[in-house]
This record gives sequence, structure tokens and C-alpha cells, in this order.
Amino acid sequence: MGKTAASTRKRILDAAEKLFADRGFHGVSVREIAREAGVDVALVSYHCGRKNDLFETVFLRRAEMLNEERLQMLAACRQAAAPDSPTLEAIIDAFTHPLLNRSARGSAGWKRFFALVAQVNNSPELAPIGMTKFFDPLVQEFIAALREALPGAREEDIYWSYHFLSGALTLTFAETGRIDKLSGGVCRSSDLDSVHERLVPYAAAGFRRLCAPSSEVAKASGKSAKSAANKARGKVTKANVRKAPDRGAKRAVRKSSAQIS
Amino acid sequence: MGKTAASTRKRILDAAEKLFADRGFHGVSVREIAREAGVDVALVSYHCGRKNDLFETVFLRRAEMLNEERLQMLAACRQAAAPDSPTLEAIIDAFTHPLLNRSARGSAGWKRFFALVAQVNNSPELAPIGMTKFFDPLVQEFIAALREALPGAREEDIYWSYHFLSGALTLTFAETGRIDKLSGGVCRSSDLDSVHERLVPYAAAGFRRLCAPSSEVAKASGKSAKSAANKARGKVTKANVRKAPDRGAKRAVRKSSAQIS
DNA sequence: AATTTATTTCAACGTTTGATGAAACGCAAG
DNA sequence: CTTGCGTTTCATCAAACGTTGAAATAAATT
Repeated sequence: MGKTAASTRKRILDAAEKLFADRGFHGVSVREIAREAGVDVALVSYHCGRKNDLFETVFLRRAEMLNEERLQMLAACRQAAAPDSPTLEAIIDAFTHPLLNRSARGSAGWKRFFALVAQVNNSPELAPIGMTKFFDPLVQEFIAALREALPGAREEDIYWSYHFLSGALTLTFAETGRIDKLSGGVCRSSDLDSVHERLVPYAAAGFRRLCAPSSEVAKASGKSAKSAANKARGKVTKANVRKAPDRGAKRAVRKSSAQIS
Repeated sequence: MGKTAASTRKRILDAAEKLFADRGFHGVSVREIAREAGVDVALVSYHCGRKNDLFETVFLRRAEMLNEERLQMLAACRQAAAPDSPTLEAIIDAFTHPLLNRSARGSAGWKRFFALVAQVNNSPELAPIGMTKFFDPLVQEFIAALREALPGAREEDIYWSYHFLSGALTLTFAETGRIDKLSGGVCRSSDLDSVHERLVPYAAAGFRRLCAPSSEVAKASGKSAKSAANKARGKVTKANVRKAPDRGAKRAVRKSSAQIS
């Protein structure tokens, strides 16, 4: 087991990580990976088995250490708040910080890994295998923490809120460069610090609005579900399209609360 | 031009749509598409050109009519609110309703198309081509409406807020079934009505929190950026992990507003 | 130094890939 | 009927695919 072998295996995994992140599992051939790594084709099978195994290895390699840190961070913020529940912001941050931080520090490897996760998360073919296998235990832990922080919330609302957060987070990591073009350069996909500042309050506000015991959605699932659903859907009605508040945003939040929730 | 030809082409496009949505562009072969459509391989090239063209055609086929409806809906809610700006909820709904509604009505074709969009949106390889080409003009229109509805908001905050909405929306359409397993059956990926009720208020709350003129993020980009950023990042501090409010959610919203924004 | 083990190279396997040219078909118009 | 055109079938192309033995080399162990 010379050190050559170890570095060869690492080169293969790094090359695979990069190419898988760029073009997905099916978009990359084993031969391309070997070429990118600068090794013979047969060495891929020798060190990493079949293509499926290689993919799983690439995925697992970082997922494990990442989730460990996320759980530690959750435990830390729980302990700091004990015996009370941590704030929503602290929980969401424990969920996103380990990702955004690594990425923002410019680690190319981690960035590629996260881009890969983004693709897997949105793939009907791969998500049931990859995401469920590597992330669901962690997510269950976070859901439990969120449940404590949101007393009186309905289960569906918590899960859907988490789902929206997951979507926002993964699209961010995809780093497709789309927001760059869209904003004419005002925003940059690679500027994860900017995301960091914004995603936590954005998601927290969404959670509170949706998971409030008095929320309209909660009421909607009761007796008068239909009309409530129409309102929630933003059906164009007199009440819904009325003038946007012009006296500051705090007021807007409360108005909206009164109106919708 | 016998009617056989028209139905053949349609069968090919439908088959391609289904398979592309399931396994992505590279995960499907032209021969599989032909088999699924029940036609000879050569007919795919004959009717739809090369694989790339076929993919674009599948994408374009529904994107055009969809975006037309979205723009009409935006115009309608703008007109209904004139001369004032429509509410945030109405704008976001005009953006999401045409998608969620078609999907919720159970159209298998549309569902597949949206699943395809979700994959493209999260693909560094395909997003710059597909999403930018077909959706950016529409998105610019919505950004403009959002800007009007959020006076005093910073450009970056609007774009990032839109980005988060886009991520939440596309992950929903991916319909990977993950939330089903995660929630133990409490939520169903296919239940787009439930999403419909929840995504609009969730996103609207996020927009308001982030795009408020008095928001912390806005302040953070000023002089005391560092400490503000730390707070936004939810760094575990005394202030951040303090007890969650126990007297209802509305109170929680206001507390949080005071604390973070 | 000799022997064993780990790693790398080379060549090849059977399949599948995207794409196309030539021939055969169906069918309406002249 | 037959000419012409849109459509379909069939056969085939070179290239790339994932994977694997067997030989060659490097490294570690005795």
C-alpha cells in the first residue's frame, strides 16, 4: 500500500466529484474520469469498483463528516439555550452554516460536492437513494428541534417549511450562475456569504408565518377549507390585490398577518 | 401530412418528456425514447432532429404557453390593484399558480415537464442554456413587479429572495417522494394543493423580512457589517439562543423582528 | 536477495450509443 | 393507373460505453 495508491484513489475521487457535479451521473463516463485524474481506465475499477460504487463513495466521503458537524452544531445551540428551545434562527443556522461556511471559504472540493447534492436532491432517479440514505437521519433530528421551537405548529406545515428551505438551499449550491445573469452582476452565485446573511432570516420568517398556531393554513384545513385555500392561493380578489403598504415593512408584516394569517 | 405523422411526433415528444424527467438528458438514449413511444429509432431523428433539438423542443413546447399565462396573470393582478402595486402575495401567486394549478389538476404531461424544469434549474450544465433562454424574460417582469411592491428594498435582497423562491418551487416539482418518506406519509409529494396553500405565504414572509427597508441585512451591508453578519448567520450567542417565545406565534414574529430585523 | 503482495499498464470483450442513407410503404392528386 | 410526396422500415456506421483478464512493474516483507 504505497502512498502512490492512496493519492491515485484520491485523484480519481476528486476527478469524479468534479465531473459528476458538472454533468451528473449519466453525463460522465468512467473513461473521462480516468482522463481527468490522469490515470489508466482500469485503475478506476481497481480502486473504486463499478461506476455506481464510485458515485456512492464520492457522495458518502463528505456527507458523513458534514452531518457530524451539523449535529454537533445543533447540539451546541440546544445546550446553550437549555432548558428552553433555541430560536428558529439558531436551528436553521445549525442546518445551513456548515454548508455555506465551507463553501464560502472557497474550498473547490466542497463546492463541487454541494453542487452534486443539489442535482441529486432534484433527481427523481437519485434522490430516493442518495438523499434519503445519507441525510434523512440528520433531517429528522432537525425536524424534532424545529417542532420544539414551534409549539402548536401542525406537522404538515413543519415538513413543508423544511422542504422549502431545502429547495432554496440546494438551488443555491447548484451555482448555475443564473442569478448572475438575471441580476446583471448585482448578485454572484459564488458569493455564499451573501446567501448566508439572507437565507436564515428568509426561511425563519417563512417558518413562523406557516407554522404559527393561528396561521390561515392551519385554519384552512378545518371547516372552511375552500375559501381559505382560495385566499392562500392569492386568488385575485378585492382584498388580495389591495394597495401595498407604504409606511414601512414592519407594518407590512403585521398587516399581512392580519390579512392572511 | 397524414394525421399519423402528427401523432407520431407527439408520441415521441411525450415519451421523451417522460424519460428526460425521470432520468435527465444523459440518462436516456434516443433508442429508449423510440421504444417508449413505440416507433422506429430513425423516426426520432426524422421528426425531431438530433437529441439536443429534441430536448429543446420538449422544453420549449410547454414553456411558451406556460409563461404566457403567467404574464397574463401578472398583468391581471396589476390591473386589479391599479394604480397601486398588487400585494406581494398576489405577485408571487401569479408566478406560481399557473404551475401548481396545472400540476395539481393531475396532468401527467405537465407534471413531467415541471420535474424536468427542476432538474434543469439545478444543473450547472443545462441551466445556463435552458432556464436563461426560456424563463429569464418572464422573471425580469416579475422582479420588476416585486420591486414596486417592495419600496426601499435593496436590489440584491430582491434577487436573492426570488432565488430562494425559485429553489423551493423547483424542488417541489421534482417530486422525488422524499418528503413522503421523511414525514412518514403525513405529506405527499404529489399533493400540490397543499404546497399551493403554503408556498405563497412562506415566500411572502421571507421577502418581507429580507426586503424590508429596515432589515438587518440591509444594515449589515453598511458600516457594522461584521457583527451584523454574525447575528444573521445565527452565531451561537447569548442573544441568539435565548428561549423561544411561548405565548403564541404572532408574538414570536414581532420579537424576531425586533431581534434580527 | 528472494519472495510475496500491491499497483499499474495494455489490450481486448461485447454492448450500446447517436446518427444516416437507401429502400419500401401509404396515400392523395393529377 | 401512376406520379409524387410524406412517412416508415431496415440495415449499418464509427465511436464510445463499462468492465475485465493477463502481463508488467513497483513496493513491501521475509
